Amino acid sequence: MRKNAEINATPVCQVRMQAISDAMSLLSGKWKFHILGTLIEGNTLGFMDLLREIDGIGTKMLSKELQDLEMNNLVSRTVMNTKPITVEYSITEYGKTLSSLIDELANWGIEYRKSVYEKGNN
Amino acid sequence: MRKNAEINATPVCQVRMQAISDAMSLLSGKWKFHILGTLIEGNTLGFMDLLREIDGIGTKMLSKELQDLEMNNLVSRTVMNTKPITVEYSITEYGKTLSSLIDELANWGIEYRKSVYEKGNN
DNA sequence: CGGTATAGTATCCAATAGGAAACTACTTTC
DNA sequence: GAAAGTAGTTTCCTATTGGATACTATACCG
Repeated sequence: MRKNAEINATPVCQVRMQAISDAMSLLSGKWKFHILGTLIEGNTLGFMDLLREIDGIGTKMLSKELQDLEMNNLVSRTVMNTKPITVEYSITEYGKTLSSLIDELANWGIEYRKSVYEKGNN
Repeated sequence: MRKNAEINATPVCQVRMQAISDAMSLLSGKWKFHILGTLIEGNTLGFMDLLREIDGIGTKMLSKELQDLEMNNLVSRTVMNTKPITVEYSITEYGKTLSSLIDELANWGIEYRKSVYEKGNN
């Protein structure tokens, strides 16, 4: 009979839990994966491009999320010396390390939807 | 010069975007990955076990998140015919399909933390 | 019969997330 | 000179999230 014995008290689990919290704090929110996925697909895009690509997002959220992602070195922002001024957003090398995770998330979501649909038919 | 041409307008991207939204709606929140991770590790645990394992969670959130996960068929809840009454929570077969995703998220988080630490030393 | 364990609910509150709309500021095009 | 495109910021508002605390209800243990 376990009272305060803990699975998660093992050092390896503590590290994993911490890591999940870390990752979630960078990637949580309604739009981060959409932005990252779009930038991985599109290479470099301007602010207005992203606004058009990501269905439903508004300027405030896009601006805020891009700042977050830039701060965490997942996205880079470059002001171009053009007239009218343009800004190029692109995924960083580090941001690219997320692409398999995003793929897996997307594929899991696709399978999940299929499974729900199949269940619905039974 | 692209005006409303869209990367994400392609059917394959639409499906991916939808899938990411689907997955996020099931998995978002502060505790879901922790609960799932703990149940994958621990196989079957009672409510109080989970409360002890998951550092910082309270009864309200644990209860609510378990209900969500159960509704989405990721966790199963079995009331045992014991005195005092006990409840066994475990990961479902379907829930187990998330384990590689959770692993990848945790590993990414570990690497991210390392990279921040290294940057800090430069 | 009081303490402790099981498994939660209910209530109240604070913080955060997110959306709509208006606005800034600059430039090019018609 | 007005419209439209660049890239945002600001303000106001609502909804969701999450936490603390107290409470219910049952049952065993001593």
